[in-house]
Amino acid sequence: MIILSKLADYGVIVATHLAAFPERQLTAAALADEVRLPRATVAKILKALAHAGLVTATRGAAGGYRLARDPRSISVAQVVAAIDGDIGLTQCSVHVAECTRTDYCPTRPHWAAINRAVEHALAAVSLDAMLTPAVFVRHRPAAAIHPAAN
Amino acid sequence: MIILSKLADYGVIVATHLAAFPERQLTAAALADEVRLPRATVAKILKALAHAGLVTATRGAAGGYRLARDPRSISVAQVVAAIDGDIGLTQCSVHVAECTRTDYCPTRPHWAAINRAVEHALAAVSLDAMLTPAVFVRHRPAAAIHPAAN
DNA sequence: CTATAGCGTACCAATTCGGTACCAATTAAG
DNA sequence: CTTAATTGGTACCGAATTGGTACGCTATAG
Repeated sequence: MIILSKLADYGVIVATHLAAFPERQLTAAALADEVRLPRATVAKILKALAHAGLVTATRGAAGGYRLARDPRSISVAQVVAAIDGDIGLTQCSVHVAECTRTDYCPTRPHWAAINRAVEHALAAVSLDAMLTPAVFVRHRPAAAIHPAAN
Repeated sequence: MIILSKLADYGVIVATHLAAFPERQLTAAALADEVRLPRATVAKILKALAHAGLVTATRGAAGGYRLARDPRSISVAQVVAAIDGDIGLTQCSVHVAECTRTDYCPTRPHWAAINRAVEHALAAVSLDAMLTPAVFVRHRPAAAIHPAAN
């Protein structure tokens, strides 16, 4: 199951790539080429990121995009939120009023708690951290049938 | 932004309702009426839950569904996984091979870590915990502009 | 003044998803 | 033994969301 939208996923890739060279100013097309993503899509993503204030855009000839802040101060949660809007696991956690069983549904407050946990997980990782390859997180398959292969 | 699919959300509602009276055996139609959800949809959800071994189904006349285990031993993560499949935030975290930039993408291992954090957040909450209304979680908006209101 | 490049909007296409219907399998009741 | 009730499975449809594109506008450098 995919929880994040493709666009948000791409957004993290783009932002991380930008974070790799914070000084460089790249055009949307050049950036798209470097990350091997469609140009128009990358342009859309960059606009969203600029709108959220995560990247700064310079218009006109010799324009381009650049990270607005230090990569250490931008979290994955911010990038995702910039593209997909508020993070929420269920309908009712975003639009409270639209659930007809609001009054007798005892699960809602718990969803809020889970939401915060997820958001915290995304907020805890900065773009800078996404770049460090040293932290090699062991990939653990859901069901390891043959532990001998390890 | 909604991260969970509606079906998974409904699944938690259905499972939680079942957990409220673990002894009772309910038909899919009766359960659907009680939670005010379409019957066919609830039937589909129950089938998925039964497939995952979370509920036991009794076929034939006077049949119905019932929770297979103690509500304390069933987590929200299990319910979600039963309906939506594996939990994963990005494409590459589910199907590793399909990403063409697998080799030079430094962010993948970090996604795995985030995935685990999210899964942990969902696994930490049992159906039993979803029922307890006492735990009133304070709703904290994403950006608190006026801290004075606190 | 012209070329370049971001800005905004609108639009199109397609994948996915929620929902429904149907038929087979199974079991209890009469 | 027959009938009714109920789950199991599959297939299908409609719709909503989303990924992607195109076009016209604005702004800046040379």
